[in-house]
Amino acid sequence: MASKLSSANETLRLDNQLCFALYSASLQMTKLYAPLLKPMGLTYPQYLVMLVLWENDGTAGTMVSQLGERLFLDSGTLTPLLKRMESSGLLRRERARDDERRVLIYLTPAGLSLKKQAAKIPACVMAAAQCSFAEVNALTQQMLTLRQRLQLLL
Amino acid sequence: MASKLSSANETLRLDNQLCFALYSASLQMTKLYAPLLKPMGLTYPQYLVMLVLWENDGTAGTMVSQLGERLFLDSGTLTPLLKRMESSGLLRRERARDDERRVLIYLTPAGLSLKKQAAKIPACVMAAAQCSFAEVNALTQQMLTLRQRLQLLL
DNA sequence: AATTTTTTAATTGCACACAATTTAATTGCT
DNA sequence: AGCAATTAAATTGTGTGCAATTAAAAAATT
Repeated sequence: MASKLSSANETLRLDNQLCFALYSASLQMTKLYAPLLKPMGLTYPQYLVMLVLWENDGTAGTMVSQLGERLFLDSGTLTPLLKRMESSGLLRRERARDDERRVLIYLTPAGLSLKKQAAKIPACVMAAAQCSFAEVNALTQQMLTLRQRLQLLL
Repeated sequence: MASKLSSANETLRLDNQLCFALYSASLQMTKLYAPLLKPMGLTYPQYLVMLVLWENDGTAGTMVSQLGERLFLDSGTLTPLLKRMESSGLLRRERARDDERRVLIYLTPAGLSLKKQAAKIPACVMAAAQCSFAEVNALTQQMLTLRQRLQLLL
């Protein structure tokens, strides 16, 4: 008749928590990226910003809010981060002339040229994870789906 | 003959990155927990500490380093976090008498009593994720495995 | 016993995350 | 035109994460 107790113990077991598995895997992933990104002068969140900017290359600048929508980060996170990236020479921040509220982000030649180096990174990570391309893709899709579902409730 | 370019573009696409899927899903999960934990006076990482302490209940205290091994966090993160939890009355920090290097963490009655409230949380999250128990368990195991594999390389 | 090495936390410094607020510019409305 | 509502970033304040260093205590070694 200790069913109440044992079920609480079981549901609250750390290793049964999806949230913790996700949390610790994500932090570990960040630690794996750090030494790969350091030679490029990038932190992990800065690398994510670069991924968006590389995708948008050729565009007439990327708004801070566009970065935010893509990365699910707000200006409180992005503004200081982008300032750091500007001072390290990877990008420029410029007020849009037609709408002074907006700040447009432009890659510098230095920032653009990092793309070639960065292209080697995903393969390193896949090797590290000891996963096949298919496995990585499947996991990625599941995570994106999970994020989307969690998003709906907020 | 643009295979070099397009493969770089493809491998660097944000939505193809397992790391980003993981990162954004984890942050979203934290945002989902925040309002559930707020009534208990807990942040998300503090909740993880509580999970370990609840598991260890009945033990003669939990070392900071034990918390660190379980949660994959170091003293630089845990020491200030535990001090905040102590000042909010959830736990006590006490030097071990037989080895003054160690700091032992003890739940207060207030901290212990939160367990009952917390037991309701995992169900809320599962409902939010719109996943079956089996789906959640499968994902959790995959994440734990991934974390373990990534860990080996450091 | 005295010295070196190891162990355990704490500290320092930097970079996120994010809620909440503020500032400035534009749009909508009358 | 004038004013309220909206939008876009920036700012403020708190709480992580983590590398690197420091400090103190215990264990190992000579």
